Amino acid sequence: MRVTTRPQNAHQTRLLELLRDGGPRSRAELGDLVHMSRSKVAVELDRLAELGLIQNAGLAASRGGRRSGIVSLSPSLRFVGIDIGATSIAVAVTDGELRVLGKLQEPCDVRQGPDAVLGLALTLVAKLRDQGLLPQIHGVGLGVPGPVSFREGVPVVPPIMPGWDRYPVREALGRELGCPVQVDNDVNIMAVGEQHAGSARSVDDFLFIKIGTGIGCGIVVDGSVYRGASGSAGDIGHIRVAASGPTCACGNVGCLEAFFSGAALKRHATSAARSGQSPYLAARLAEAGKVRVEDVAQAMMAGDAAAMRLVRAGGERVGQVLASLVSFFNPGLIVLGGSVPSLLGHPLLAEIRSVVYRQSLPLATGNLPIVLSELSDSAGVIGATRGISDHVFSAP
Amino acid sequence: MRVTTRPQNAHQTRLLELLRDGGPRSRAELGDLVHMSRSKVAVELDRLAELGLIQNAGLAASRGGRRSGIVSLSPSLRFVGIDIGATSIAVAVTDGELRVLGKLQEPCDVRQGPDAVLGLALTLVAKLRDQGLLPQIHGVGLGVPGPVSFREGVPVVPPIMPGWDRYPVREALGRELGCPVQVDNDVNIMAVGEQHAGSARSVDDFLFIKIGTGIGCGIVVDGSVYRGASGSAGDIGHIRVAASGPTCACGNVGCLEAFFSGAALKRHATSAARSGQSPYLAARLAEAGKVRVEDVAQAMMAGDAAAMRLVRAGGERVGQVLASLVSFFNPGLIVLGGSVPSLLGHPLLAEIRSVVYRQSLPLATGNLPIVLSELSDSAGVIGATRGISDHVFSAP
DNA sequence: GAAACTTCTTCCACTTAAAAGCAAAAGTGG
DNA sequence: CCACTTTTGCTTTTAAGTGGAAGAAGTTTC
Repeated sequence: MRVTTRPQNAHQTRLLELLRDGGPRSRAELGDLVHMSRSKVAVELDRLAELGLIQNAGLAASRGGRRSGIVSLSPSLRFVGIDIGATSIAVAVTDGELRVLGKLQEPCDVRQGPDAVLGLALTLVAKLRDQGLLPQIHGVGLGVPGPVSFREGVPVVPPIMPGWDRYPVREALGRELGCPVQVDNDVNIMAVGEQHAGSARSVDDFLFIKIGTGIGCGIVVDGSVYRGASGSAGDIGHIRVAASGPTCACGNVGCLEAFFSGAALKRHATSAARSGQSPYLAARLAEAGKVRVEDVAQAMMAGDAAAMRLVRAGGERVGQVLASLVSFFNPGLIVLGGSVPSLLGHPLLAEIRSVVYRQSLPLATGNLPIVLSELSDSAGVIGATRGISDHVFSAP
Repeated sequence: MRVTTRPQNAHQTRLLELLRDGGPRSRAELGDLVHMSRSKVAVELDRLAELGLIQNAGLAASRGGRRSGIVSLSPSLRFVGIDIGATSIAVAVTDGELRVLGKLQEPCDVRQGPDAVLGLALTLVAKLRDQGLLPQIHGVGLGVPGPVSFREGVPVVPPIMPGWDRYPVREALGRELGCPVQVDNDVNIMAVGEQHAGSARSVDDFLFIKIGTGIGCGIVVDGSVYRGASGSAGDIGHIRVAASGPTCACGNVGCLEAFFSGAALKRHATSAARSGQSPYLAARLAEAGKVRVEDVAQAMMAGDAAAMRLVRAGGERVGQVLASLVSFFNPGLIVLGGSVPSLLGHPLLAEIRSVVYRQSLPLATGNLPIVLSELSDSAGVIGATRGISDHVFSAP
């Protein structure tokens, strides 16, 4: 049963957004917030109730007179967020207020191609449905690790996603699940997640830096994601930071991503283990046959000098690029997310901060917080549902 | 006599903008363009005529029936654009359609402070008034070479403008001239100028790079200027492009501006002349006692290898920074303006293009024109009038 | 040169959206 | 139980805008 209940005008959109972001509210309060006459609010709320999007939910505490009726989003509203990373996939279900009701996460190589990966996504959705979490689906948001034509809902020449180029992701998923689907870049949806429920609440212009397998950046201008002329804005992993260096997957040399990212860090850590620079990492390598980012974090905590050097050097590279971006973009906030910052934490943050604050002009850095993601690995799925809910709550 | 005739609603704004950007039009055509019923268009046009902002201007050619009445912006509308650069000032008068009716330009050191510089600006305005070009002033747009709090109309900690910090420029000029005044960064107004009447017509997301005494960048997102969280967005002159190098005015080393800008180029050219690397430039130095950017351009034309090397090296530095910005921002167009590109022209452009196209990803560069400014030294004043006309044509 | 057809403008009745006002209902505190 | 508040549904008023009719002004056809 396809659900096609969308509001009919901007007022209704505004009311729905208030209920989504602020939770249930009294009718009187809503009237004050949207600057509409109470009669009008009542009319619009009635229509939304008819559409099944909201419902009455008891009475508010008295403000000295008659108690006001509380309205809330319909408790049966469900959004699905799917975050496809380079090496993992996460699927979450939220209610109308975008609270996560259930979440499944699995390793998954995006290079298996769209059929296999989207098939796995559908399997995970089915599992959540079996748990009784999905009486119906009002919308699905999906992030993929590469550039996307947002309008068409298809990936475009994604470097690390062979077989996905122009694959009709939105159409395929929409047909399969019978609901609106929105496809975006994975970094963009993480930025939206932080904006909705994380470190970037109430900031209109900010950058979200994801350091995972690769490096990417979500750009939020005036409260909404900036995608650029061809949908590839924020692709900072391939900014050149040195005249020479390892050859990157993109064919150039000196790319930021080749110096510091999950993949690069593992490589550097492995060679530090092999060369004997780091006894701690060498032990780990001997134990498990490989070195993970977690191992570098623990080595650092244990006081391993080589691990500390790796993190410092990487933080400096990232800091240099961020300093440039700060001069150019003058953001009001920078949020660091993805697996690497979430594992390495404050030592990495400190190094990045020190470089940015030193290299950019005081006017741009004077009031520039640089913080870690608050949502860590939920940012993507939450942002994805936020994106599709914006769509579903807007008038056609 | 203060003129306070602004439209009363968004429809009127839209009509005024159409008349400004498309010239006089028939009433019927306007009706089609704004998607309003003809009756409504007639009502709004009547009100605008009452306000003195538009007037009837004869009849259009017949489209097969009764001839439609043409309306045009009032021919007595006047906007003033003032472009204060680091070392020069330009003042222009335009009519309502932003055609330049008269322009005056003078050398002027911004470091003389606001009283002297704004005094000179007022003198130039008075001269234009004496020429009969200014029956009245409906608005003034002004650009200054430093960061500006757009909302307040004051410069904020501008590095090269001692004495201007938080000087109430908008208030002072508004009092003096009795009309609305808008204060912005000089690079931003040039970007707006190119967008209105130059290379960037009909492009919504682009970068305008100014290389003059310093280097700056105007950022246009979705058709309007992006200023950043504290008004300093686009300050790319102090992006670090090398680990070492000359100390910049900002206190750091390795700034782009210290490697390539009008000032840096003159310095490098002078030393090339002194060291005997360039006989051509040495001759000029001997003649005039100094080397100008024009001399470098001519040396290059004359086949002087040292001059060519200077331009190549500079182009490469700028290209490297632009390549980073292209990866990050994915613009639909880059426009190069300011005195240096306008003098050095295509050889510089070619070098910059080659670096950008080589270093950025194909998706971002695939459809990315990099072009020279079409307006050269008028971009600033035209953009300034465009900015203030947007304000004057909007409802209060 | 008159008739037939187009197109443009103005006027006016009609629809619709939204605000404003009113009175009943529901609640509080003394 | 009563005076006072607050909420809410209902009605009235106001404003904005649409669409059609009719007349004005041109063009084309015969």
